[in-house]
Amino acid sequence: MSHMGYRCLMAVDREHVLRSAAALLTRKSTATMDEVAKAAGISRATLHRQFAGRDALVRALEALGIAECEAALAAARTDEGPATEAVRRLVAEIEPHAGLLAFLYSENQLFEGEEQNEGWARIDERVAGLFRRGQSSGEFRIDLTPAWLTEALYGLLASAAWAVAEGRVAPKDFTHMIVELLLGGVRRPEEPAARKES
Amino acid sequence: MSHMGYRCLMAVDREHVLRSAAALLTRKSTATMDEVAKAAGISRATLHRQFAGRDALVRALEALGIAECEAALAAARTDEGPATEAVRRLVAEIEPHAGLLAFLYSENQLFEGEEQNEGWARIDERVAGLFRRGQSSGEFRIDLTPAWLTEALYGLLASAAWAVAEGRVAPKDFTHMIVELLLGGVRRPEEPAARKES
DNA sequence: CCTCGATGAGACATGAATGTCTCACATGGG
DNA sequence: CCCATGTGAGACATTCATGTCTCATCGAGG
Repeated sequence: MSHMGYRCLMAVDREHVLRSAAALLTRKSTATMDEVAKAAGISRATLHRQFAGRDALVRALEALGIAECEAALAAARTDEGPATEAVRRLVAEIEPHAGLLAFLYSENQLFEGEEQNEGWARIDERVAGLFRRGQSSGEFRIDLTPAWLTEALYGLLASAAWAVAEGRVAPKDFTHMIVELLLGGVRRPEEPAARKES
Repeated sequence: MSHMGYRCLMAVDREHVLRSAAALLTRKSTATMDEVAKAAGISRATLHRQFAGRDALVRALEALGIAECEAALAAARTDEGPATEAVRRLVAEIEPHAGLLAFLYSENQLFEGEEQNEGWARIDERVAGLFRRGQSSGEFRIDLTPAWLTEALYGLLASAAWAVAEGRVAPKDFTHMIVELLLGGVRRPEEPAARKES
C-alpha cells in the first residue's frame, strides 16, 4: 500500500477525528487544539498534519454539518406529503446532529463580515422553501415569514440540544418537544372537538 | 467634591461603560478589552480601573442582564391576567434587552461547571412559573414541560435578536414573531369558525 | 496659583494558544 | 533484514489578549 494506502488511512482517521472534535466542541466550544487531539486519541502534531489549524478544523466541521443537514433534508423528503409531516421528519433526521449544529450556529456569529459558506444559504433556502410550501398549501399560517420560521427552527434546535446536554429535558423528548412547539405552539387548542392526531 | 464626588462620577460612568459594552458585545462577542474601551470612549486603563478584568466586566453585564430581566418580569406583571397576555407583555418588555440576553446566553455555556449566578435560577423559576400557571388555568397545553418552554423562549429570543441584527427580519416584528410562534405555533388553526382575537 | 485626583497614553511582563520544527520509535512492506 | 512512512513527544518562536505599571496632562477646588 505504498501508492494509495495513505489515502484510505487518512480518510478513515480524518472521519474519526472529525467526529471526536464535533463531540467535544459540542460540549466545550472553546476546547484547545490539544484537547481536541486528546479527545481523538491522537497527538497534536498528527491533528495539525490533518488540519492546517484550528480554522481549518472548524471549516471541516462546518462542511460536515452542512453535509449532514443536506443528508437530513434529503432523508426527510421535504418535498413530499404534508408540510407538517415533512417538518416532523426533518427535525427527527436532524436530531442526532443538533449538538454540532448548535456549535456551528454560535460559531457562525464570529465570522462577522467574512464570507459565509454558501452551503448554509442553500440549506436556509430549502428549509424556508418547506415553510413556504406549507403556507401555500394552507397548512401553515402566513403571518410569519419563512425566513423567521427558519431562524426559529435553528434556535429551537440549539436550545433543545443545550437543554438536553444540561440535563434539563429528557433526550427522548427532543423531537417531540421541538416539533410540537414549532407546529402547534404552547396555546391549547380551543375546540374540544375530536382530534385524530396525538 | 473631594469626599464623595468620586462616587457619583464613577456611578454614571460605570453605567455608560456597561451600556456601551453591552451594545458592542451583542454584536461582537469576542471584542477585546481595548475595543470595549474605545466603544465606551475611554482608555483601556480607565476601563480596567472600573472593572478588574474581562471576567469582572462580564459578571457586571450578567448582573445588568439579570436586573433587566427581573425588571421586565415585574413590569409585565406575569402574575396577573391571562397567562397568554402575560407572555405577550413579558416578551415586549424583554425585547429591548434581547441582544444582551443573547450574548449572556451564549456566554453562559462557557461557564461550564463553575458556579452559575443564582439570579438566572430565580428568573428561570419565575418564567417557568408563568408557563405552569398557563397550564393550570387551561390556557396552555400540558404535554410540554415548563422547563422546556422556558428554554425555548430563551432560544427564540436569541434567534430573533440575531436575525434582527443580521437584517433578516424587521425589528418592528420582533415581539409579534416570537409571541405568535410561541403561543400559536406555525400550524394554521383548523376551524374556520369566527375568531375574536387577532 | 497651587494641588489633588482622575484620566489617557503607552511601555512592559505574563500567560495561553497556536504554528513550526526536529527527533526517536515502531510498524509494515519490499 | 532494512527501509520508508506515519506517528508521538516535545522544544521553540510567535502572536495576541490581558494585567500591571509609570508618567504626563488636564480640570476642578481650595
